[in-house]
Amino acid sequence: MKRRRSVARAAKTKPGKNAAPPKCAPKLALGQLDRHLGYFLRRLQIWVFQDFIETLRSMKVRPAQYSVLLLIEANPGRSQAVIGQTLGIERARLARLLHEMERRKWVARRASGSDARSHSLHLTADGEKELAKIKSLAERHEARLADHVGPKRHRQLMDLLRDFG
Amino acid sequence: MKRRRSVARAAKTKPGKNAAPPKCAPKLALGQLDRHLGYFLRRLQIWVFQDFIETLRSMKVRPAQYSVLLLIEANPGRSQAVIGQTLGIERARLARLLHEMERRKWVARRASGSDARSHSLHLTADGEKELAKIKSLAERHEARLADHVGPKRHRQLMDLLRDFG
DNA sequence: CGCACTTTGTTGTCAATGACAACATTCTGC
DNA sequence: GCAGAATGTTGTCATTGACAACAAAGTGCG
Repeated sequence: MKRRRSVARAAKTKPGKNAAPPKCAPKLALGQLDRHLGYFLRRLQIWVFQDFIETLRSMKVRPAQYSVLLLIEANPGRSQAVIGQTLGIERARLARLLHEMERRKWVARRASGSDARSHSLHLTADGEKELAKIKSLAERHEARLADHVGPKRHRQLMDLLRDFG
Repeated sequence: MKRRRSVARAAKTKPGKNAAPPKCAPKLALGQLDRHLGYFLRRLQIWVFQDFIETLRSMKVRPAQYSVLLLIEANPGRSQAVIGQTLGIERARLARLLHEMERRKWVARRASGSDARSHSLHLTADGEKELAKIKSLAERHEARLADHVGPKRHRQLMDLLRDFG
């Protein structure tokens, strides 16, 4: 199916308001897909991330940043290497994440006394203040997640996955 | 911490063999992180995808492609729109995925009788043959996953997530 | 019928992310 | 002291998600 390419790109698509109601989900067979844990894991994980990002949009915080902030809060003074290993974030990526958080004055990198190569990571006073707001929003997200999957299932999943990790 | 930039980039980093054994995991406190289902969900999901990709590396099949192949197999003749909606894959991305699978002669797009806009998706004979191999590898992956999380937990997670979806 | 609007598939583009390489600096083990 | 490892930094590339704009075709309504 070849279609012509046009050069002019000017006409805006303005949404009208006499649209038909959206069609229901067509309910296809999943086939072998429903024997794969990874498939369901990923579906739920996508929902979780999207809700998290939406909930924390006002703070402009993404899941990776949030996890780094929490880990610095719980383990002040540690190095980038240790934080990255714990979260599974690669060195290069963490360096850039911290660069951004330092620019926002949420995180301070101090020289480590014991190792001149590494940085000792701390939250600034600003960072702690912002993190309090962020955690409050994150709790709201978690509540919505519990509501989405059902409180009982939420508890069960949490127990299963936490024990495993 | 400013560091000089150099221009010459020639010296290779050759790994030696008198390295110290890798340090053990430093076991940091997770703080609030361990109250978030999304965190554990994501950790496991990353493991799953990496193992899947590694297991199917020889076939050069990634999770998204695999899910599309399975869905076409289970629902031959459906349109791209329906497949994409079911899997949560955006139209544009699915078009490019299918372009690749068509190039590999695994998938055929036929004209739909009822709607000249849409394509009717089918596996080719080649596609079915390859998919058989792919499914066999995918089962091996799933077995490894069950071993990783524990067979009992694997069953429980599967039940919880499948019922929910 | 004509018209407005939607739907489907396509391509272009951008941002976020993961992965990896190369580097300066510093540490460690011998 | 030295080779090699570790740490943090920057550069680059591939994949992915998201969105916009488009042509072609369907839908509903006057």
